[in-house]
Amino acid sequence: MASPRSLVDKFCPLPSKRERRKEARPGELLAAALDLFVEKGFAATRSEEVAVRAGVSKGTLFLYFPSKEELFKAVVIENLGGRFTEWNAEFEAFEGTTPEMLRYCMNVWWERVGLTKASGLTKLMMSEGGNFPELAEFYREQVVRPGHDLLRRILQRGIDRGEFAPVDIDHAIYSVVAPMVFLMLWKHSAMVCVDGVSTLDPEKFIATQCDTVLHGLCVRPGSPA
Amino acid sequence: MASPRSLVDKFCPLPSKRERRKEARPGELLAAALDLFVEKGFAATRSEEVAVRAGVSKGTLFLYFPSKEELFKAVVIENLGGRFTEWNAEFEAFEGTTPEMLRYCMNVWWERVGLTKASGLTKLMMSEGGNFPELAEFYREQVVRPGHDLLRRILQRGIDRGEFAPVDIDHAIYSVVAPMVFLMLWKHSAMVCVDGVSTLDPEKFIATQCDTVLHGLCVRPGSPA
Amino acid sequence: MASPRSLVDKFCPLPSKRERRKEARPGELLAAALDLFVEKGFAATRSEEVAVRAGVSKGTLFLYFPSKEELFKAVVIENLGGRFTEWNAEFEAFEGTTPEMLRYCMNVWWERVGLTKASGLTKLMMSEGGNFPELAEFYREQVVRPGHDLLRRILQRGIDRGEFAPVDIDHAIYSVVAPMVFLMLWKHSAMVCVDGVSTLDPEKFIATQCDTVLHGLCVRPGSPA
Amino acid sequence: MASPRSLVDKFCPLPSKRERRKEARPGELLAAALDLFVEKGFAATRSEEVAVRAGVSKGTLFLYFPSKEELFKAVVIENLGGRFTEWNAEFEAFEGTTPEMLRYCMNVWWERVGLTKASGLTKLMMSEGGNFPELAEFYREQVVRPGHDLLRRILQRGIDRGEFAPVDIDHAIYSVVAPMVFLMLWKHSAMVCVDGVSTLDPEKFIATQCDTVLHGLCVRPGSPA
DNA sequence: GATGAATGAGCCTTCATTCAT
DNA sequence: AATGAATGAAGGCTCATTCAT
Repeated sequence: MASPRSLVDKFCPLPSKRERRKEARPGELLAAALDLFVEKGFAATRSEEVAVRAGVSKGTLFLYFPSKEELFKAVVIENLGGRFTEWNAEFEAFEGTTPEMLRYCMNVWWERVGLTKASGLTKLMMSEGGNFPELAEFYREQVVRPGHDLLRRILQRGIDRGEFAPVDIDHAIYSVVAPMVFLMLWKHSAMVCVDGVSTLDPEKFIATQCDTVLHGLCVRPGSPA
Repeated sequence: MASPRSLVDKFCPLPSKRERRKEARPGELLAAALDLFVEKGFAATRSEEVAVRAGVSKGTLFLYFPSKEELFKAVVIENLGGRFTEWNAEFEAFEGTTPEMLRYCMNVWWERVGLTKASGLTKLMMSEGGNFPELAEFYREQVVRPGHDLLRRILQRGIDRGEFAPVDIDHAIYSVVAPMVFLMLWKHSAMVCVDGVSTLDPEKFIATQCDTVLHGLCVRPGSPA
Repeated sequence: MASPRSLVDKFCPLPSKRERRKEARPGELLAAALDLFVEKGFAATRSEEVAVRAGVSKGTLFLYFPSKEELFKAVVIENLGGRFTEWNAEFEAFEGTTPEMLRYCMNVWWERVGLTKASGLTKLMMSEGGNFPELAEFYREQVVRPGHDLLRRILQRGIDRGEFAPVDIDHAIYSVVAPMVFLMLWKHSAMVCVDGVSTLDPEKFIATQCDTVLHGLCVRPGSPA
Repeated sequence: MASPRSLVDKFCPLPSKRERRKEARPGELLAAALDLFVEKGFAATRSEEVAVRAGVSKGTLFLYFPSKEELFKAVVIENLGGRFTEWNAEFEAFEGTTPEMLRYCMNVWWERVGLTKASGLTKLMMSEGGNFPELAEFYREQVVRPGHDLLRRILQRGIDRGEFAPVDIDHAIYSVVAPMVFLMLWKHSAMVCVDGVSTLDPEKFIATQCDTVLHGLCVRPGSPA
């Protein structure tokens, strides 16, 4: 009688080792690229390094991504740009007050981006964007604009529901974005620390900044969130 | 007999036009280097560009600075590291209350560094420090440590005079530094702006952060500065 | 007892669709290779392109031809080298006068080679032969020598039969070959045409050159062919 | 008293060895490039080879020519394109009959181009033009068009002076160009020779073709030139 | 047999640095 | 002191060929 194993093999054939590699490859390359781009920057990362860290040869990288720039774009999409549909959906489904929503938004961003390597991409673009205009444009389109749009809708919701004062939304967006960007920069800059000691507590910082922002936005100061 | 002129020449020799240029050379090179390093980053700035912008030839640059790294160090000293003696002296001479002193310190930093190109050096080190460990170490030694030392002395003075609560000084330093670093990064990152619109008002931002910090430091909250 | 069908299968096995494809494979590859070699040259044609145009994968190409060079040799044999037995046979069977024979020979060459893509191989060898000595040697052996041999026999026949003057045959060969080579080069060189206009009429050109050659060869000038 | 030598040195300072190299460099590089392009083709010639043959390093080549394509263009200008002003001037000054002029033109072309390495450039463009459209366009503009223009003027002169029948000039141009192009191709194609023996006599070939052309052009056949 | 993922040698180009003048 | 011609190591990318499936 056939063993359970062989039944599985017959009806649910596992991909061969090679096939498994092939399907995993783009992900491995993107992961290696994220690591290295965040660690060394775009220009200073050599294509071959990315390949080697992903466990393949130079040529293989170019089998999956036609150039270093396209590789970078894919990394941006994978880690930031491609996740806005999900985030936007969460926003549409949110049912609490808008101050709660904003606080949730900032916390979630910190957890899902700020704390991860993806935050290094923002720092990278701020550093090297000027030297790679096409990448900068791509990043603005895929990350900055969707992010601002999401915040704009949140702020507009607060105003529409009478929770926020009718402030200048474009201005208010930066009040929200600024501390988050700051944290991402801070996190990726060993520079600011002497002896490796950083005494900034991100969660507390976020909470404080959130209070400040809501304090400024809410119609009845003193009762945010 | 010597003419009056020759006497002057002997004892108070005015540099000839050529000599004056010669002495100005390093300054012009440092200025050009600061411009370009801030604009494009350390790695992306080509030595020849610096020379050309300074109006000299590639060879001349290496006559004054033995390598691009040494040039960068000189730029750091010229614009940041070398000015701490002056700033420390101002601190020693300051006679007001310590909260006033701290506020003065932050405002002065913004005027003399934040607003100038020198602020780009901080952003640069945060971006590229990881790729150039020797430069990073140099910057920490010449800029970060003296800066922290100065702040430490200010905070200690406040505590010693009973103006500040006896907080953890190392921690408090970052509360002061963080907004300044943030502003420098912000200023040099076109990236964060969509459509070129940035709505952050640095002076107001500084003032607010200063209030917050003092609020946290002062023994009698509500009466800072 | 074997069914009628199986008898047929045994003695006149029709290739299955798969088998037919298998046997056609080299032909499709050779056709694709001819196209591309002629269009872009040997070095500039990528193996994968050939495979793709033939509708197979890169690996399959190397299954049939161990290298790009061998593929090229096969193309040469298929289109030029391998046809000399047939052409030689026609020569042996020809019964007219030798001037008629020569004129026929040139016309036939133009129809069967000059007008077809195969003519591009000659141009290709003239262009790239120097960079691929082994291919050049192969081409000389398989195409140039048999061609010259055929012409030599024709010229010799004319002399033997008293139709041609006893000229230096090796020299005369080139008089015949030159215009044909010229036409093949011309045809594959868009370069010589300004505004895409080429005003050379190949058939007329051949006829003229043939007249000229025969004029020089025939014992009684004025009565060629 | 100063020796004659020192006088020369004083008033006609010879360039230093380095300066002499510098001025000679572009020419040496162009010569090396012409050699190699003609010998191996454009694509198959490696930049470094050109540099080495010119006695310099890889980097130096790019000091004088920003890319391989620009180097090639410079070679074309130097050897073909840039000489049309001179050739056009000769044409303007020519005082004989137009048939004489045409014959002179073909002979001179053979001496100054056909016999030299420059003729290899024509063969090269015919071979690789399709793979390098920008170079092809450049060559057409700089060489083909001026060449045709010159011939057009000659033919027009003959027609205007009643020496040539009023033929279709564009068509006639090719009758003149064809044998010259053919010779250039022939010369650079070892391929057509078995055992290295080519029995084509270029001068005689040119003369014959010239006769043929003039025979077709002249109003009174039989009295060309 | 057929596939196509993987390899790595090779090529064009850049740029910090050197050094003869 | 000043110049700028020269160098050569390094990096992005291509493509013929191999081989596990």
